[in-house]
Amino acid sequence: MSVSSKYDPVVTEDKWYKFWMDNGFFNAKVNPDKEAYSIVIPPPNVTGVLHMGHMLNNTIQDILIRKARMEGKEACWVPGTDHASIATEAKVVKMLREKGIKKSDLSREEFMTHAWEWKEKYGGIILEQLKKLGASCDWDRTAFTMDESYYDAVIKVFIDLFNKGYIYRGLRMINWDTEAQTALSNEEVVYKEDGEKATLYSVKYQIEESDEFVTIATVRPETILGDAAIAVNPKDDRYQHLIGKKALVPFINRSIPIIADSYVELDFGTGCLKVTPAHDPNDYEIGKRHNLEVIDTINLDGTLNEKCEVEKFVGLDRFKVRKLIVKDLEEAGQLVGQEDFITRIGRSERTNSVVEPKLSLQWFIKMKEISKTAHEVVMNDDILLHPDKFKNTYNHWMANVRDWCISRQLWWGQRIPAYYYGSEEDDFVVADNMETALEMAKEKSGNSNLSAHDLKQDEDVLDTWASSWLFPLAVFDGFNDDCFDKETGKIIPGKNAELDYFYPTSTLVTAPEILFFWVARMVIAGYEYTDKMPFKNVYLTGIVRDKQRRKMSKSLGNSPDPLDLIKQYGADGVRTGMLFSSPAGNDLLFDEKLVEQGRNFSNKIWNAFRLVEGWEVVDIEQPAHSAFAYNWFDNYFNKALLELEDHFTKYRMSDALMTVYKLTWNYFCSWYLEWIKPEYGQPIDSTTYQQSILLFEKVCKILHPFMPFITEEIWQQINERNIEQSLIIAEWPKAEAYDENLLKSVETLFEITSNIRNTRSSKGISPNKALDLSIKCQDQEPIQALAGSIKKLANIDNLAFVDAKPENCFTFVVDNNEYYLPVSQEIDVEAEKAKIEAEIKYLNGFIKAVDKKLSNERFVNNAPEAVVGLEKKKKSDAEAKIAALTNSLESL
RNA sequence: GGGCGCUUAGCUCAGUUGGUUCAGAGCACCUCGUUUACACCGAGGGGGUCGGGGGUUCGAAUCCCUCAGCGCCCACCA
Repeated sequence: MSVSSKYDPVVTEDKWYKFWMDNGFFNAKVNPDKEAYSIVIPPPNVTGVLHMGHMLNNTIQDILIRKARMEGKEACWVPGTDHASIATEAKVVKMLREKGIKKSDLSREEFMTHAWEWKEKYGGIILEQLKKLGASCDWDRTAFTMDESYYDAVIKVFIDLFNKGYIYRGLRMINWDTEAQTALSNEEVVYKEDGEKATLYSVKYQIEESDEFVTIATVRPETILGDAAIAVNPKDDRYQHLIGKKALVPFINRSIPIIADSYVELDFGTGCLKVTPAHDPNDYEIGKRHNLEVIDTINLDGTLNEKCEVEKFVGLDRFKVRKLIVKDLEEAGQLVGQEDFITRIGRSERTNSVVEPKLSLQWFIKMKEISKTAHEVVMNDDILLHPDKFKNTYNHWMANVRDWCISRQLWWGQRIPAYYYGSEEDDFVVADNMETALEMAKEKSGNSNLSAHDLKQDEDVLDTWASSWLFPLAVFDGFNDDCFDKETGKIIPGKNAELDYFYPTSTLVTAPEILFFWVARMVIAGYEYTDKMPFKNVYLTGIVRDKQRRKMSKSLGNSPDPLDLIKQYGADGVRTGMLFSSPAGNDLLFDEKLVEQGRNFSNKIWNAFRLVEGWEVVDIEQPAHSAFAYNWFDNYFNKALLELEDHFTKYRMSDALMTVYKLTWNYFCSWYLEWIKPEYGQPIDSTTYQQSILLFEKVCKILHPFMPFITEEIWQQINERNIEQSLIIAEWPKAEAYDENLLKSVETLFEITSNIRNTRSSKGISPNKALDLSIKCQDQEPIQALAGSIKKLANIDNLAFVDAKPENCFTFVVDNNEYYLPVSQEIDVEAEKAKIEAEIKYLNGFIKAVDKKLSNERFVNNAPEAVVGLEKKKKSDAEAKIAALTNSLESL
């Protein structure tokens, strides 16, 4: 045989990917004759590289889309990338710094030029990598969240939501990165796992017009100068007499009230809390409750400003001030203690600098009302989450949804379309261009003399999620001027054929980590703009971890390079390897052994192909056992197909793969092919050959979504094909009814075969040595039908029906019939006896247990008739088997 | 601190409304085998009483309570 016994993926994969691309099989278009099936990719960061999480995620999407394509649907998988404003800008800034260019020396326009250059050069590498995996995306549709039309869509939506009253500008306590000088979302703030060491200082404040002091504890003494109150718990007996009095801020002797607020813990520290509304989120809330002054003493760069009222601190960094102030407090005798303290300190994910809580004017989307429908549709299963345990998590978040801060102090992103014309907080207008803005500003201000020079556009850009939440709409150009009605803020049906056809999309496959950031928000946007869901099903993958359950990460270096894996094991091997152990929503413990198993599976399929392909085909009569085998596998295939479809509808991808895996390896290769395989050197009859090709093709079809490359290779070799007959667009088999009785009788055949093999194995009889088989049974007919197959599968020479046990033979019982294997060797009668006696003993115990049930009146009276009947049958079956065994025991 | 979930063979997981021999699968492991597609293989085999305890029931891996361990989400003590 000329073909290698090892399957080599390298030679086939690029060939078939190019073939599929060249023939446009991945492209989808509006086609009223077909049902649409669409998926939008969770757009990876444009500067990202493929990691194991992407591999899993995109393998699943590709399986779904390929299956849909074969089912005759118009399968559309839209790829794309996300501009990832913070991550990308950080990378560009770093690149510039390495070149000796500081961001602060560049104008906005200059910086953007550099950023676009960077994007053109490095962006989209990840999409090229996806091709190696076999991803059958419609590449002509590749979207980018900063594309011109996408950018427009984001701006339109901002203006629309502003006009609808959902967007407002407000003071909020945000996480401020003093180094990058930007607000950070909570997700961008990281905490060291075990906390960080800090010092907890105890400081005493004098009570006004008294020589009494009150002691508070703080880790941030530099914020003392911004204090607006001292708070105690209203139930705290120790301080009742102080409530309502005033205390003096050290050094500056500003008088601040002592208030009661239940936020204060009785048993933490001294029970007294200094309240600094400008620099702590909780304090800010307390401040709001008690109408306290907000004294913002820290500048954007982390230095103190004149509001601190201590001249020597102004302009110094907050951490320097901390040291100085501690010294001063000590000298003033107001520092009454300090101790080491482990606390969680928020740091910027990008710059690692300590995050300052800061009050700042930011843009927000009011979430409560706009998210109502999105909440309901998941709760009432209009949109299905897989697995559904995430419904709880979703519910919890949506029920407690907070307003979404959408402004980011960055340049790389969609610039907020707000224009300021005055110094008051409300002196701005929102418009998509300067001309309109000017008109609006003139009207709003009543000043018709305003000119473009008086208008200043907001410097901030929008949060990346505020663009990616439109993905399923924007990739089909849902906000173009023809279909998006600015008056109503709705996308009008019938004006955008692509959107009407492909939206709502079918399934979204993504990670649970972004259930809220992305998934929930897409649902919100979907209902806001189309009154429709963006997708029907959401499949949530797990996190890919290493064997020790550690998250795969660059810093740990525990993530294999996906492209290396593909090179080594083949894309098909990697795809199946990833899927062998990844139930939805469960973490995937990646082990290279899994990918090895995937490769082995490829090899197994390849060798089955080599076997079939190597046969010499002649026009002779088909043996009965081959016809029987064909009939059986065809029926079994339908049973497996039904199981497969069930797994697919429930999004059990691992189980689906396992069904196909076992069908192929155990049933097609181990049983079917061994069954019909001609004797060595013998040709095969043409009927069996044709039938086997047919079955192999069916197996290839259902394997194809999982293993596209090897199956297309075999498909194209096993028969002459033209382009339209390629496997990628071949018709998915339809599950048909199967003959349960046939499958059952073959189960018996397999059991007999196993018994014979087992006897050989345990008695040291070679599988090559043909044996004779005698059978003693009531009804010969059903076994007669299996005779030829038994001979073939178990290497039996002569098969005879007998009335009594022959001399010198091994015995086994299947379905109460006795089977004898006469051998020339000496039989160890005692060992045989012991074996049978053990079996009888087990059965007697079994009957005893069943009898116990049946003699229990309450069981017989309460259990359903069917259950009682089954118990009775179990008993009679066991009794019959004992009879058969006893019989053979006696004849020993 | 609040909420949710998990605990079944060495490992990763199935187990639908409590009831067929229901205790399963894949991998790993053990034995035998260089057979004629494949040693990236074949044939055979061992292995768990379903985290512990209690309860409901004729009957519990499956329902309830409780204890222990683990994980996730949200909030977060100055």
